[in-house]
Amino acid sequence: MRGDGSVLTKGAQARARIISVAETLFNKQGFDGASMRDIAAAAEMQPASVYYHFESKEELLWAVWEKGGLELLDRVNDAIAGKTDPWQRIETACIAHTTGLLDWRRANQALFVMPPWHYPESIKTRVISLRDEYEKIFIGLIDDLPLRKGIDRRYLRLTIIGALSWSLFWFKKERDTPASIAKQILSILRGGIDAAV
Amino acid sequence: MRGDGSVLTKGAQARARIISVAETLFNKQGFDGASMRDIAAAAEMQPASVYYHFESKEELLWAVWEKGGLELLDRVNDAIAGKTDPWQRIETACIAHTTGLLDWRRANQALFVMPPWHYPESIKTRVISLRDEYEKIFIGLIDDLPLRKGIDRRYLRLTIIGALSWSLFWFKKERDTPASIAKQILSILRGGIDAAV
DNA sequence: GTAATAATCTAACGAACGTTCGACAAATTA
DNA sequence: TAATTTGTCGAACGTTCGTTAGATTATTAC
Repeated sequence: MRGDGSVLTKGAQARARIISVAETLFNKQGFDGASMRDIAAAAEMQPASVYYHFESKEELLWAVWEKGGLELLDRVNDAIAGKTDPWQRIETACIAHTTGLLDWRRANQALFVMPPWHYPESIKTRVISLRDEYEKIFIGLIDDLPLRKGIDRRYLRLTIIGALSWSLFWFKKERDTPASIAKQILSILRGGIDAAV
Repeated sequence: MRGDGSVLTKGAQARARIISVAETLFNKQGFDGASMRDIAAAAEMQPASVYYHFESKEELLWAVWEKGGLELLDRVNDAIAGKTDPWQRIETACIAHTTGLLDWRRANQALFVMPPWHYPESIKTRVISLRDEYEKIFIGLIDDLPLRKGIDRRYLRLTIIGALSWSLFWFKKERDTPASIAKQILSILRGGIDAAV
C-alpha cells in the first residue's frame, strides 16, 4: 500500500491500462489491424510511452494473452472448487469455460483460443504452455468420470473443448446463453443421440 | 479448347496460379503477413501484374475463399452422393469435412473455417453466405437421423461441426488421421459417454 | 532540499505496405 | 498486315508501420 492509498505504482497502473486497451483493440481489429498508435491513443499516451512498459508489440501481445489465460484458468478452478460429484464438476467447468470465452473477457476470445500460427516462436511456446496448463484441468476432470467402455478420454476432451469453444463462431446473445450452450452440449454428449442405442 | 491444346486462356491460367500461391501464403503467413509482393514473387510476376487480375488484395482473398469453400462443398456432396443410410451419410460427410480441412487443401483451413472478423463488410457477407450454404448440407443430413427424444438438432449440428473443425488446432499427422478423428467423434456422440445411462 | 530514478514527451528514422501510372510486349481479331 | 485487345513490366507515389533517440517532467529516496 502506498502513501496515497493506491495499491499499484504509477507504472503498474499504466501497464495495466495498456494491456486492457490492447486486449480490446487486438480482439476488435486483430493484431496487425491494431497499431501501436491506436493502442497508445486509447491508453491516452504517446506511442513512445508504451515502449517504456513493453519492449515490443509482440511482448505486449503476450502480456494480453497471459492475462486472459490466467483469468480463465482461475475462473474454471474457482468454479469447480466446492463440487465433488464428477459430472457436476465437469458441467461446472464447461459452463465456466464457455462463459469465460463468450461473456466475461470478450477481448481474449480469439487470442487465448486461437493458435498463434503466425506469431514468432518465442510467443508460440509460451502460449502453448499456458494452454497446456489449462487443458490439464479438463484432463483431471475427465479422468474422474465413470465412462462407457471404449471411450477414448483424449478424444472426449478434445470433443468437449472443441464443441464448446466453437460457439465463439456462432454465439448470438439474443438467442443463447453461455450456460445453456454448455449444458446442452454436455447433455448431448452424456446421453448420446442415437434413438436406437 | 484453344488452338494450342490448352483449355484455359493465358489470363485464366495466371489468375489460377495467383489464387493458388495466395492460398498457400495466406495460410502460412496470414492475410496481413503475406504481402502482394510476396504473392507476386511466388507467382513469378511483378506486383503490378497481379492487379491486372484482381482489383485489390481483399478481392484476391475472396477468390481464395470462394475456391476453397466450393471445393469443400463439392467434396462433401460427392461423398454422400451414393449413400442412403442416414448414419452412414452423416459419417461419410464428417469424414469428408475433416479430411477436406486437414488434408486436402491445407491452405483453406483457417480461411474457410475462421470467421472473417476483421475483414470488410463486403467480404464478410459473401463468406457468411458461402458458409451458410455449406451448413445446409449438414442440416439436411441431421434432419434425416433418428434421434433420441429431446435432442436439439441445431445444437447437435453445431456440436458436430465444432468438434470436428476444432481438430484444426490439435491435429498431428503422426498421431491421427482425419477419418479416424471423424469416426471417433461421431461414435462418442452417437452412443453417449455416461456409463450409467 | 537535492540527487536519483521513473515515466512521459516530441520528433523523427527507415522500412514495408497497397496501389497506380504509363510504357511496352504478346496474342487475338479483322 | 494492320488494328485492337490482353497481359506484363519498371518505377514510383503516398501512407502507415514499429521503433528509437534524446529532452523533459514527475515521483521517490536520502
